[in-house]
Amino acid sequence: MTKKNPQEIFTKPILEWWHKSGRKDLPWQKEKSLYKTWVSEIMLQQTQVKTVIPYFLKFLSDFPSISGLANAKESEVMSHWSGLGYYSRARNLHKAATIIKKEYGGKFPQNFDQIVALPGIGPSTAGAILSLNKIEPRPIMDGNVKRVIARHFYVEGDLSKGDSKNRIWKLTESCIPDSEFDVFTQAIMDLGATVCLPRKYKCEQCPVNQSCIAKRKNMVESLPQKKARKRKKKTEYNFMVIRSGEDFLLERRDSNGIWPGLWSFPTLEINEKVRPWINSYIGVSNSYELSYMDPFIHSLSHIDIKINPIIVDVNDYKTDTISKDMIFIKRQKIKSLGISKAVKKIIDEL
DNA sequence: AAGACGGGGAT
DNA sequence: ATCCCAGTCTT
Repeated sequence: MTKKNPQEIFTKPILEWWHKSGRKDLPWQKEKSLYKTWVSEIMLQQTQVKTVIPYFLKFLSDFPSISGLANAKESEVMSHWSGLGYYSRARNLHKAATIIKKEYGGKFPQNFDQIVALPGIGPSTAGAILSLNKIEPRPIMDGNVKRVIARHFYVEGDLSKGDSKNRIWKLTESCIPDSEFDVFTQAIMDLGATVCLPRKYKCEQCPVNQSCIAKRKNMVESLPQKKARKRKKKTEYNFMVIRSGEDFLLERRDSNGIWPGLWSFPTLEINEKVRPWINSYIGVSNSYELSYMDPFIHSLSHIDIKINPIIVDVNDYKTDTISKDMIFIKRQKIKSLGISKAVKKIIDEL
């Protein structure tokens, strides 16, 4: 049996399908630019389109250009990421903008090696930026593409490593057309996002269902191979909500670990005694009143955090302990900081 | 190669 | 509950 050219059996039907049924009105597709593609690709890492859209619109409205982003303060960029998650993306985005300003005169580089060297940009995102802007045919290797290729060409194994990883990249490269490679890059993602879905796949709508090996073998459901899930860890924190009227005390978190560099309530390990901590923190001579919010579970992909918010109402807080990484701030101004969903939830409920 | 890194949508 | 999302970086 001779192998048919993937361009004929796979690429062509998908291109035709896209012109009829592909997505063409996403915010970052209008007046496309390297900058818009870059920002959107970063936001879309592990994040759904629907979630990204409002963040993208606000971000582009406030940082309309690379130089504008480079000139902004990091804290201002972080506040635009509040609630979106994976906050190193924001820090890297800002850092990369300053690099582009300094090294490339504010113009986004068009060379793959230069792009992939920027912080926060890996091989998939670099390829997407070049391909979608019709600069160079490069594969994007996101969850959609992995699923479509793995099913159609029947690629088994964990696609993130070893032989399977190599195969999926080579196969995808062999499918990219010479001319409409920008359309193809968008099209194969759209196919994965709207037809070749993880579970409720719609093979009857698929332009390449005749040649799909997984479908012929009745193995669509089992591809791509899902990685074994680790058992989620659990942990528990006390969030110390130090309040004086409408003012809240916030601390900047460490640059490592969860919510790196974001503003948050002082956080105690569960084994740390609360009252001694308060006494040493606000001064043993100051009076305060304790109250408690209902604990809640903040669930992340790799850990479940039980959070106990402990409200400490103080009359007057001595602001001489305020430092660069600690602020006493009005409720209404908190949204101008980079904060996590957990902090936002607590503030909103008080 | 494995783990860390957020939060939410869909089922 | 569980899977998975336009992945990258660190260890």
